[in-house]
Amino acid sequence: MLKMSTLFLRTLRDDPADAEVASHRLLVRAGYIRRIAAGIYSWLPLGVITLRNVENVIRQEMDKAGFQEVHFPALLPREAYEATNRWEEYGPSLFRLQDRKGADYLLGPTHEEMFTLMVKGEYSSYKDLPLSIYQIQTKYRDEARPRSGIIRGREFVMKDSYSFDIDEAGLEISYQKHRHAYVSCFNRLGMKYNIVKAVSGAMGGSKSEEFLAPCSTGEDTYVLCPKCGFAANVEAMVTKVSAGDASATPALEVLNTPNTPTIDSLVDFMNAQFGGEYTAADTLKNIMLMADGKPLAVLVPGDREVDLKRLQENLGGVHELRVFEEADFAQHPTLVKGYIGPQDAAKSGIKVLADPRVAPGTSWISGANKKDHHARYVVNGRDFTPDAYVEAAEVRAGDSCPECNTEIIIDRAIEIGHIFQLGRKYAEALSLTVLDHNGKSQVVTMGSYGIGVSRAVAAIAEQTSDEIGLNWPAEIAPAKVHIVATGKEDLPFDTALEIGQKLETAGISVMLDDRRDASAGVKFKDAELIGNPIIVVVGKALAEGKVEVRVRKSGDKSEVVVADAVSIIAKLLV
RNA sequence: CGGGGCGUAGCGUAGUGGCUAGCGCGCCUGCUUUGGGAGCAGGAGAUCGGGAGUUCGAAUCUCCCCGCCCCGACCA
Repeated sequence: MLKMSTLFLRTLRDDPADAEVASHRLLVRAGYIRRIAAGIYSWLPLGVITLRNVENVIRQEMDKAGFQEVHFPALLPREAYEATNRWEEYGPSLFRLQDRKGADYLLGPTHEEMFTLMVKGEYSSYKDLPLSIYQIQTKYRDEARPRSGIIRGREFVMKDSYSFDIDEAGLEISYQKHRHAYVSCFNRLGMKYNIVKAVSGAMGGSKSEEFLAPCSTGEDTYVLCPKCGFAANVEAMVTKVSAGDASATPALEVLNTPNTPTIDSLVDFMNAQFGGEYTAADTLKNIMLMADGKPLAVLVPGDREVDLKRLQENLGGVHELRVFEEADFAQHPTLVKGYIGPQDAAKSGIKVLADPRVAPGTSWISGANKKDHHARYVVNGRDFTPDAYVEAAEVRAGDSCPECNTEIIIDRAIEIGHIFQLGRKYAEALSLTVLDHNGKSQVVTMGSYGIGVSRAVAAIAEQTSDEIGLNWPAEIAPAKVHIVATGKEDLPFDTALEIGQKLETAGISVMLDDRRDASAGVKFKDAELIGNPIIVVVGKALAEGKVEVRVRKSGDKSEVVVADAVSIIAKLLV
């Protein structure tokens, strides 16, 4: 039983000045965490209990799925990360250090290498597979910008699992098992979440989904179809556009359009000239980019920006992507800034990619590759042909769902889990092979699966807290019942203790506010701030042999006779 | 890394060249109080983020450094 009279806890009456998001503010105020440095927090007793509760839910679900827990050090030697090139690739986000002999070490940002080597060290036959192992470990990433308290820290707790299979079919099964285990975890944790299609990005591999907890303070943006439930990371959003019919479109016409280097100025000019109803959406934006030092033209409708992050993810394998700078234009004198069109791309030898919205058969106003000139009736497939199509334009609310055509909405969320079909990248780099049934050596195929454990604490706080404090689901609250004893007589305190003991005997965890010197108001405020699901007040009603039972979430209150308290509380918690 | 803001006691803050750095919460002592962050009285607690400078005099002005928060870039 947690007794407030001795609990190592000091709640704060004021919001901390350096916290903005609810989870950060309340976890500090309620005495769960304290900041040590940017993105680095210590956990006080209430915080530790809550974190452990989340860990245990995850651990139980992992074990139930047949995954086995192992544990690695956070402090790791450089070699393994050298083999996969991540010592370099991870860049400044990797915490590196040296031992007394000058040997390089790192604080593990994620453990693919170590798990791969662990399996390599023990197993060498296909008969040993499939295998899934996991750990709950402190990870270190020197984030460029830690933020929102515990949501993005530089030190954080993560549950990471890895699956090992002989072939793709096995990987798919392991992946689905993890997916199911994750669903069970997050359901038990009482979280709202969406499973969202993602692009695998830097991790390599093919299939990948994210578990996103919707929340206004989240840093991830995703699209959601309100009708069919389709959900995707904006990077993974697919644009479905049918081909246009250009058979009746007049021949390409070059126009003198003085001083129209921007889309706005061009639209104004066209409308003034032709009295038409031209909009930015009728123009073709030809954006010049540098992809790892090579020029690249990307076509998007004039009313949309290029989403560089989305484009880069969909290009795959491009490390540095940026827009053309003056120096780049100087290198390519045939490109007339503000008046570029795809019509002459073949001559310049620059690769032209088009967003799917620039569909075959569609007609556009585009640059004429000549200062102060544009062209209209520029038809894709007739007047130019893109080398390839790639998702490049920004995604907007109201765009069409690729599954059912309904207008999608855009929402923010915290990423709480991510599951990947990694494939053979790490197994290959570290030579993790097993013999197949023919005695032939096969590279193992892997999956990697993460849950941000400490982040989940924050995400749950974000989703459940209200104006007056935290408000935990029963499974992870520091205690299921918070008993407040009021008054100055011994009776309420003795009764409160008795009820607490009976609850604990019944397997229900209890926090007891047995402080003699604190006023009732202080105790109520603290109980609400701390956020245990049931609050029992032992005080005034005792005159009639009753105690008050409050449900933190709903605010419902009822008075029950002391003898029935335990059974009634037990029912409320089911 | 770019932009913005901030740094005064455990927490929240006032103080823009001049007396002993002020207030609230919290903490300690005593008395009163005890169902919605109690009252009175007394008390402890601050190298004003650090350093250098300007000045008779610096929390306050100047320069350098450090740290923190927010937006963006980045981010398994």
